[in-house]
Amino acid sequence: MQKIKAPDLNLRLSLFSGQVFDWEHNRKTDCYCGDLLGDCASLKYDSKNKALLFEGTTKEKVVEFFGLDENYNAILNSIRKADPKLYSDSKEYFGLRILRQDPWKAAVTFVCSQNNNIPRIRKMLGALREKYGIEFGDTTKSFPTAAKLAKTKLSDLRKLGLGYRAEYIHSLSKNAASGKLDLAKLQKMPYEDAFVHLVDNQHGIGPKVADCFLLYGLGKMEAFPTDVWVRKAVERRYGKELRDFVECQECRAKEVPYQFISAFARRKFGKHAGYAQQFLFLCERNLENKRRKW
DNA sequence: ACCCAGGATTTCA
DNA sequence: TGAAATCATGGG
Repeated sequence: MQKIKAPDLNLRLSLFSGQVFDWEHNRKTDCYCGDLLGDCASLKYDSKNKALLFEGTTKEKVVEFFGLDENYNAILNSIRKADPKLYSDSKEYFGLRILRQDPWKAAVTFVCSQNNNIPRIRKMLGALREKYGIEFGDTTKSFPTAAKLAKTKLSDLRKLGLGYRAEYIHSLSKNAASGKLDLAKLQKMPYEDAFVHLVDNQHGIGPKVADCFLLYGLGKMEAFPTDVWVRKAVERRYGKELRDFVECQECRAKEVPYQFISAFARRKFGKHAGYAQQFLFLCERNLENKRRKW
């Protein structure tokens, strides 16, 4: 196996924190196997030397996927300035990385994630892979391309247990194939513009899914995906601050609308809102249930 | 049988 | 506009 220095990486957390849903952990060897930017990779963390061992992929892709070229401590320090309490609460999650995933796969992944639970998200993505992917490991297959899914009939997609998300994935792949969904162009767009385009033009992509896609798939680190857990965390930790912010916007809704929460978070955490979100998410879920089987 | 799920869309007041 | 119903399916 090849080796790369990674002193501030927690492999298990990064792979099992609700960002990707197609990695396996081998308890006997403590190896993690999964799709790393299109490669069938095997990873293992050497905690004695604080190094990441890898095979089946390249050093460049490993660095890209885990964002190892980022200054991790600078991110944490930035969060500490914005909220010292969150910083100290997040210490047990040191080494968590926001993954830079394949854009197309991330889009499909988070469309699948809506109103869904993690075991079934894994199952659905596995079914897509198994049925329409290409062999690339001993037993696993690659994630199907947009072109492949665009050629697939909706009625066939429906057989995979995707539920009502089947038609979302169908239209998404058609759009990706035709250019109505231009991933490369989105990547170059500012966060706000890309967000609006996704929510307005892509059926099945609402604010939360758009932010997940922008954060995990397009590397827009200021995205702040707000699900029920993050919403709870924000209201519990920043209740008054948030209400003041919302009042300024002359908002009359009973529940703080999505855009206000994420705008609030971006004002507070700036370009590291995405990281803040991931820590908030883990802290809040940990409060509810110490044991999650991810 | 029941409730819920890292929501989004449609419908209704 | 803003709230409520609806969506398809399996995990717990």
